[in-house]
Amino acid sequence: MFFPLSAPAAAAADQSLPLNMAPNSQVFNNFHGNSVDGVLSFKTEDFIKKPEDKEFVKSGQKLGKKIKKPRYAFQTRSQVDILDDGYRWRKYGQKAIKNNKFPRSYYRCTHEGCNVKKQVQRLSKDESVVVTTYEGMHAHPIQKPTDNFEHILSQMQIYTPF
DNA sequence: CGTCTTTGACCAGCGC
DNA sequence: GCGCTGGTCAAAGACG
Repeated sequence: MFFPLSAPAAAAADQSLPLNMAPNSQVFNNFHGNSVDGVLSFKTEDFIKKPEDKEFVKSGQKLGKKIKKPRYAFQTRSQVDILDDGYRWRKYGQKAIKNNKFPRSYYRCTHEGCNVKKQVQRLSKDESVVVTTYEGMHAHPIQKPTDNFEHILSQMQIYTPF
């Protein structure tokens, strides 16, 4: 799973949902006031490198075989970069990325002990597309009241290949 | 006054 | 080793 679905959302996702919902459904058009046309694609990048894995590497693994962490990325079509998913994020960095005129923003979940991170970047190819990459999983409830985030989440699953 | 952004510095990995 | 690139830190400031 990509989000720590709270019980109601998970339950909703398990039920057979109407699959005839158009990508431009009202749900996405009112994603926290942000205008979102729909989820374009989804991919999991199985692993990324982590600095703290060095220890593991040195203790037994051959060089080059590094331990990595799973990452999950969505592409969404949105006017705005900030897709508020109900968690509280603290921005801790922004970098200009090569071959991309738009900067990438780095966010961390502000919940104590929660190490979930996300990156948000816009494609210079198509500036209406925003890529949100999540790293790690929340192991705590949503902190911010959202009108109906769980419903939105359950709908999102329809558009992912899982 | 607490919380979150901004922004340059810093650092690590990689290719040459 | 050096420079480029991407990821993070942290001080200062914005903002409610």
